[in-house]
Amino acid sequence: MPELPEVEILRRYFEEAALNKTIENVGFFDHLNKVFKTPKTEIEQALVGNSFKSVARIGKYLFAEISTEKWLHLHFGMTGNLAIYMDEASKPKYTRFAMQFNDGSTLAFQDSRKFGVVSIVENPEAHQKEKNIGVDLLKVTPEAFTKALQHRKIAIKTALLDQKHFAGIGNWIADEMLFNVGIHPEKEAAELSDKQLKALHKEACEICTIAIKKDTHYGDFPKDFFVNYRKIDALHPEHPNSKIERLVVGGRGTFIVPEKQKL
DNA sequence: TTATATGTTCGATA
DNA sequence: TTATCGAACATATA
Repeated sequence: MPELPEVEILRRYFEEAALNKTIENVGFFDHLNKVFKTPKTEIEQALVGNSFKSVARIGKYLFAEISTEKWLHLHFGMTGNLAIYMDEASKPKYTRFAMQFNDGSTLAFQDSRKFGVVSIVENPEAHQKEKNIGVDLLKVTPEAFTKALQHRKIAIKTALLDQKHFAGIGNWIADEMLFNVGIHPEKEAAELSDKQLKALHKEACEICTIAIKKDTHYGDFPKDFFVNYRKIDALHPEHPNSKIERLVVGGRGTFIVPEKQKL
């Protein structure tokens, strides 16, 4: 679920669910403690009795400002999600972390695969610097985007998924962009023209903006959106004679329309 | 049983 | 030292 648009929707959900409510208690539900990158006692201490003042996002990373100045950091890995529940019996499946508020509601962080992260950080910028995370995709200039890619001797798709120069592109968005611009995902980034790189930047921003506007409900996306055709042998309406193929690029499942995306 | 999954990190290698 | 590659992480579903 969680690329830039999905995390932006989760950011808004977090705001609605949690802002300015007192945190009465917190719960931890991962026996191996994989998702808690800060000791549980420290997370509990940072939250209980306090409230959230704001919620920020950089790329796929979410940060909620605690009234005491520190921030709760959430990353959603491959399967992370948020959900509110009102009573213990309806606790969402795969809840790993939960915060109960003074109005009786509880916000759950779900994550079946446990690739996600729950931690306490000083502030978003410090975490961004420490983890070498680039600027948010929607804020990077076309020039900086181009500069980050034009000397990379790796597959363009792999370069797009690298979060260190600009953050937010994930697997489906990368496929979506490359399809729209008509570039093969294994094309070496450095071989692309300035024009192509600028086009990729524009596509990335447009895809994210539309996906956010549609609340990331794929079914509501424009009918030419590639994400809804990412299946072997499917046919995109604009290419009725070119069956969609699956490759593995940089270890990630990758879908292309061979007729439009050639090496 | 095998393959796949919307992400990141770390060790090996060049 | 820097860039790149590929395996690993933990779990669910088809």
